[in-house]
Amino acid sequence: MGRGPVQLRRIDNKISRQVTFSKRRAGLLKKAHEISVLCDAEVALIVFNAKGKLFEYSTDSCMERILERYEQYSYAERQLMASDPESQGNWTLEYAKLKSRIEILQKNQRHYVGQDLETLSIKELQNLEQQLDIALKHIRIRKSQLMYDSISELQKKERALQEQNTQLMKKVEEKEKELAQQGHLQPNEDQDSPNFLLSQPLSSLNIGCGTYQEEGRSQARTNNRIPPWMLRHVSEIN
Amino acid sequence: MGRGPVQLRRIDNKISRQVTFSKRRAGLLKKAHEISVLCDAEVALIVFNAKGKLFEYSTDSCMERILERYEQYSYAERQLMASDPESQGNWTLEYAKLKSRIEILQKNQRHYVGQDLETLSIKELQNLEQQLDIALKHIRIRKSQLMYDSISELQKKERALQEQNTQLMKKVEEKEKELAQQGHLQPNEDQDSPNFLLSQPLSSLNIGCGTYQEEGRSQARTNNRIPPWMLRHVSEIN
DNA sequence: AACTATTTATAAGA
DNA sequence: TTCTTATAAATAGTT
Repeated sequence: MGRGPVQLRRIDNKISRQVTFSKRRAGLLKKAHEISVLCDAEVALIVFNAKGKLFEYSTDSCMERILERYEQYSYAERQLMASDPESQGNWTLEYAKLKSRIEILQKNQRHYVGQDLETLSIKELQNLEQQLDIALKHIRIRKSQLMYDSISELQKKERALQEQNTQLMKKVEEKEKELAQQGHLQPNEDQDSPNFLLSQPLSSLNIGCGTYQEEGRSQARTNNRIPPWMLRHVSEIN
Repeated sequence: MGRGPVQLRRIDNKISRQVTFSKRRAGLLKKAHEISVLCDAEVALIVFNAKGKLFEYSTDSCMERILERYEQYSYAERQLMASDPESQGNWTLEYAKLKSRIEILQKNQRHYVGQDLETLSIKELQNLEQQLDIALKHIRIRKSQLMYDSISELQKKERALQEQNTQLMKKVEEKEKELAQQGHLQPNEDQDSPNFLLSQPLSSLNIGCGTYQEEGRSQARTNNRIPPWMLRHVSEIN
């Protein structure tokens, strides 16, 4: 690209080298960005010039995330090295690596929770949105599970109540039968004599006969209210 | 470079995108290598394609070292730490660094919760708002509404059953009373005579006395199964 | 930094 | 994927 073919060797002339660096750096970054956009790729590019100055590009400007992804990709390798604290001299290096890794993880975690927004660009925030979506998915699933449990319990209660009803019905019929056999001289009305007002305890899900007679007068009522998590939902709906 | 100018947007056609990726990836890596050699630069290039496959280039093939250098560059604290993490005197320095880091972390956390947003641009904030907003609203609200309805119905059923129970209890007590008044010569057992096996119809939510005697023998059972929407949820969980 | 003459890269097609 | 080719882009050397 230019007045002559490229010789793949270090440019001797310092000025030329520097100029070429600037030009090529721009081109490289541009190409990195292009492939990122055109091909839906995630790119992290780090360049230090000869003087040690840093230039970087990363898709959507979230370098840390990409580096973390990279680390995960080469995790097995890394793990072997980390688990092999051979020499003492490596300790500090190892420590530094671990620490940097932890830092990256923490940073990513923070992003997952939705923090660290000050330094984020629009695109970065877009990425964060995606991540938050995933996070929310999990939360949602958890919520669904809780709702499922709650409903299951309600259904259990329903079944218990139904069974109690059945038992009580049986009793009523028995009594009627007995009455019919004993004295048909006094016709008895099926309608209520308002002596008692019983409520059935349900919280313990006690089923069957024999229990309600002892507990029949207890005022313990089943909680018919909307459960607390429901309230949150209801408010969310509005 | 090619038969037409490059439009800087994601290539729609999947095949084209993939082909372009391969070509440009090669070009990008080549250029990264070239600038590295020509200009005495240190380059680290990480590329994930859309499928998540990793491609990388790094000067002298020591990616880790470059990444570490990058991290050092990014965080002054770490640079200090890495310089001499062995001596005892470093502890205080270490402490200071950690503390400043914690500060940063806390700042970031505040962002996660939605605080400290003043450094964000309008567009960034707009994006964030959209994300959090849209992500949750549609599906969650719909789901919550369905769940709410279902639970309300269950609770309605529960109340109905409870009321029925109460009524039946009343009846039982009445009958007992009547029996006690009429003939205390013949002691009657409370235990069931297994003549009847009644199930209480509930689907119509009929409450109160006077109805169950006519419908008592119906086998119509309340649907105790998990509602359909629930199943969807359960499958989602896995 | 701008300007070209050229080399390179690469999009499209096979 | 690879090769070919027409063209767009990049850039070395120059101003």
